[in-house]
Amino acid sequence: MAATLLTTLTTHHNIKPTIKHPPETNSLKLHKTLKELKQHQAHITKQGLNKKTHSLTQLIASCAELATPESLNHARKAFKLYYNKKENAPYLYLLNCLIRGYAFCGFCDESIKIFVEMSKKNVKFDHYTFPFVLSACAKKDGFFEGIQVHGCVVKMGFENDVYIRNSLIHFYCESGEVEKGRKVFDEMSQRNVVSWTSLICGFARWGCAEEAVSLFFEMVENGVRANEVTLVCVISACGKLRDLEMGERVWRCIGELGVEENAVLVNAVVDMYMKCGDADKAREVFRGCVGGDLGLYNTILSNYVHQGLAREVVPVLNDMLRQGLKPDRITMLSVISAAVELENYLYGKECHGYVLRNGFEGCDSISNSLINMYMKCGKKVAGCMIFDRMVNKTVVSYNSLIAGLIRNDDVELARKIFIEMPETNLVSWNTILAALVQESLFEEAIEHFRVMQSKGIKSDEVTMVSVVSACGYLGALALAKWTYKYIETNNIFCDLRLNTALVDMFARCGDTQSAMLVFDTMKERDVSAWTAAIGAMAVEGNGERAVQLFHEMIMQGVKPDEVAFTRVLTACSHGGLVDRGLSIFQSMTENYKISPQIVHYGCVVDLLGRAGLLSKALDLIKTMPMAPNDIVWSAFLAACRTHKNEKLATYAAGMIAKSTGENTGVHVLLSNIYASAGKWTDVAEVRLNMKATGIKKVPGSSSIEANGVIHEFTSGDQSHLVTDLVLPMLEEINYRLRDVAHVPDLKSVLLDVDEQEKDILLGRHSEKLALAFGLISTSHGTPIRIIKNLRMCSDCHSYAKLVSKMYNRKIIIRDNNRFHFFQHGICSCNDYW
DNA sequence: CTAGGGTTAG
Repeated sequence: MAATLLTTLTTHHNIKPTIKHPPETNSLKLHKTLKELKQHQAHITKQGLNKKTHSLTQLIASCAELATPESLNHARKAFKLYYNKKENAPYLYLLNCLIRGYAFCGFCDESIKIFVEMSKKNVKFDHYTFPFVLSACAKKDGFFEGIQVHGCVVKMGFENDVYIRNSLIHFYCESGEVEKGRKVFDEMSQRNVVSWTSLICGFARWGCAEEAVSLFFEMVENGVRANEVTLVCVISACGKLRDLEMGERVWRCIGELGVEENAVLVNAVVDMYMKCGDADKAREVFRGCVGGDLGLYNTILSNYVHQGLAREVVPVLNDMLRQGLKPDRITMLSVISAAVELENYLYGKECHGYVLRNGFEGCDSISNSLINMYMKCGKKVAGCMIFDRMVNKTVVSYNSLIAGLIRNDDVELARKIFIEMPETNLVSWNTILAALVQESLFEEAIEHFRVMQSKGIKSDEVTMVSVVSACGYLGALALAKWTYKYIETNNIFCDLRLNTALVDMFARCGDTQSAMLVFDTMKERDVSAWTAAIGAMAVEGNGERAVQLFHEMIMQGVKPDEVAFTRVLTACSHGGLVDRGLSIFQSMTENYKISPQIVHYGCVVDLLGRAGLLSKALDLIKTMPMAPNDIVWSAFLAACRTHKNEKLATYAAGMIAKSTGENTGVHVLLSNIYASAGKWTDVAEVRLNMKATGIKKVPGSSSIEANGVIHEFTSGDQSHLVTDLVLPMLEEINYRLRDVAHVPDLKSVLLDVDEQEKDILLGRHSEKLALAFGLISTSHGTPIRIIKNLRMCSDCHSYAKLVSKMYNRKIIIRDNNRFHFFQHGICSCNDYW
């Protein structure tokens, strides 16, 4: 067991590394301890300063180079004590040492502070100062400080210094302003390999790997010789692009260029192979250099974890230990993630033990991943404890905490902490946003997104998946269209998830055309994507096309899952495709070895029922391997109603009353089938269902979007808007409908067990209120779109048909089951829903 | 003096 190996880490066979490590040019020399330096200082100062200025300078410089917090502070104190006059020759030298030292050990704020302080004193910096302070700005997103430094560079006439220019490119690229980095690059009269490499690296880092690669070839064409650093950047860009061919091509340049292989370079190659899915080749390269580099093992491990191959982590870890390599904190990050992935809590705890024994608990990222690990294992208290004990809590710590709390059903606390957090970033906002969607608080989610806008927080594709989902659930087409435009104008990358979310959103808003337009442009499609498209067709009642898509999916080698089957079966049922539905249902077990769940039986009962095959439907219910629930019975009941079989209907109603006794009639028909969207939203779906099923009687509510505002009406609403505006309109409608003899559908009231339908307030059902409001608030040519939370009752259905005719309006009502497009007195569902 | 790998959270 790996866990045991971690604990009994005793054997250290030292095998000679077969590859060289890069020269440590960037690290500072640490030959003396702070104590020794202090003793030396005492010695010098005792002898008086005058003649010993040189050695004192060296001493302070050494302290700064030691680059530990204590040594730096000591150096700074001594510096302030002895070198307060800026005319002193070593003054600037020491200043540079301090700026560099603070940046080196991560106290970038301190570096920047010294720089700012000194520039206020009009210190004349030299050309060494700027690369140091710029690297500090790049390291810790000091974007605004960096811009000021840039201004200073120009003012002081250092603009043409190649080192400074290179540092500026690096700074802009690190800050995400690659275009600004490019501008600095373009305006250089002389460039060297570092200039090119910095820019290539910048492009590769920010998702423009293609540009990075083409820049590399441009560089070669310009006769600039690449070195090993350049190759590392380009090869890792190829990995990001999953471009194996290009990666190998670049790697082959090594010989040509006479570049020596070092661990970092080999690592980049291994990483590239792993990312391109060629684990064998990666291992081959990797095995050729085993023994020396921890980083190589870390690369392999992290790739396995990220590719969902956490099981591979244990053997690799064993191998690593056999080589005498000791897991460091980066190793542990992958191993902890693997424990989470494997859902192996004991292993996770073992990792925690290892972390404690090796003094890694002070490391932020390790603590953060431990919070994550405990939270994902459902150990909320343990996760909170790690957080509480952390000395340096970062944004990531807070984000891990709130995400963990949300995962463990404490959304309230998560939101409270979010408000009180000392610092937030995009991930924090996205976390809360996703939680709001998960909790079905769609309007709050949209509001949250608006706050993000007002604070100038740049959204990414993760943000938009949540926003898009919220729009879909709200069924707000205008908002949906706006959101789609927003994605386009802001150049937000549409990955598989976002595209799928868009298809689903448009489908839910009744704009199947747009849904399919998005779907058609997708380059990559997984089951969820296909399922969303099938669902778009199902919701429209276009069974033919849905089945067609389903088969197309299979032809393309994508295996249908449970959700895909529910969707396509729903489509068959809505489209009246009995035979095809039955054969697809059969293929579930026969070809795909998926045992049908109760929802699938519900679909087939519905399918048979609609076609009037009531006895077949009843047979299926009786032979189902599980006990039929009220949803199955409701489907059957609806069929009985449509086919006017009162006897069986009464029987079904009795079974519903018996089956659960709670959500009767509320959760009509296949709402949970409709609800089961692609996997990416399944959590939200489940919540939505739980809310619907957990409450005894959900009041009917309908919403309508008018002039950018979503208005919600509930059954029997008494709000001012209703009494002042909507009711008079309703009366007018009723008056006009009397001419075409609309009689309330009492028969359906008798048959259906829905409490609401028995309501005396039948005339004030929420969809009627919304419909009346729609007639008032929208102009004549525009369709009225209404979203209803429950299944539409038959009285409202015929009411809507008549209104569409009387007022010559398109009316689109989405209930929790499907869409109804009313026009000229006819509904798209052919009264069959 | 400037550029490079493996690094946690949504």
